[in-house]
Amino acid sequence: MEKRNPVERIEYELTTFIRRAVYLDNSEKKIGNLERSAYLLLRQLDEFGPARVKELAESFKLDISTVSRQAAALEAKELIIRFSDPADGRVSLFTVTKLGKQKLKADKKMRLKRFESITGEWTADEKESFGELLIRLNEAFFD
Amino acid sequence: MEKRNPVERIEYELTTFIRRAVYLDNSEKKIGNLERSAYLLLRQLDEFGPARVKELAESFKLDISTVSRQAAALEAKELIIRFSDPADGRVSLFTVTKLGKQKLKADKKMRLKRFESITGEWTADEKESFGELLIRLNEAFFD
DNA sequence: ATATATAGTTGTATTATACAACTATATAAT
DNA sequence: ATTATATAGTTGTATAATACAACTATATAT
Repeated sequence: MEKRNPVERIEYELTTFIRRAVYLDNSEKKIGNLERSAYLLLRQLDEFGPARVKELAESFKLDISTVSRQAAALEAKELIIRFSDPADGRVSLFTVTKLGKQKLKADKKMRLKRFESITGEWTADEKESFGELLIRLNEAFFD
Repeated sequence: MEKRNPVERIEYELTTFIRRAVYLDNSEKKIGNLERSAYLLLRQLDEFGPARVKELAESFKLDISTVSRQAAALEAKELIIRFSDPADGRVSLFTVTKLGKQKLKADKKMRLKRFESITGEWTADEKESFGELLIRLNEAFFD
């Protein structure tokens, strides 16, 4: 796949990556045991603390109804718990349970292992730089 | 988002990227006018030449029935045409039409423009290196 | 006190997908 | 050669993730 210029290469490789990553997520070969949506939701709550459905929906760019169902599913599995906002009776807040933290940790470990192995041959500089550029990419890609 | 090490950062940023890229693809804000699946299919045929349904399915890691429908849809829009393999009557081969090439070109142009703007501030070295690392990532990520 | 706005849930429709059943053709086995 | 098996593709069906719409409960503004 001879790409004429770096940007073309980046576009090509990123779209390919997305196509395949989505496949992997839906397949048996997916990393870890949590659904991608569950992983992201747990991670978000774990890193940023308790949040309401609306907040989560905004940060994932999903409809509030979709996140409401995702959260209900995680709640049923006792990976998160719901509590109400004393200041606003409409709001449902969620936080990660002990069990949720365990599952998240285990899952993250598997994912990191995968990434460690993928980048095993990379130099420290390459890893560093790739991570930094990804951050910039994410910032620039999404207003 | 202080990530303790580069690999963790890479994992975090890539999962975030996928989540958002999938959203963008499904939204009005998507780049270009073609569905992501249509873009990938046209691009594949354009770059690698005529292919049968099975080949395409394998390369996208999708079920043959899924690709059969995608191809039928593009055929109906006259972006690709079907022809038969003289050596095997079961096979449907597809190739991109003039119209398909036009659409693909236009779409690619828009996508590249987007990527040009995103990476506008990057140095040539950064673009180069990022592209290279993405290639390696893709190779390593998917057996 | 009443009207309007917001947070969340649940119902419904759409879409992308995989798997299963089937048809047509090709290849292998006897 | 005939028959059995394998393969390519299509079409039917089920499932899952999603958005949007209708609704309920609560909050805020008039």
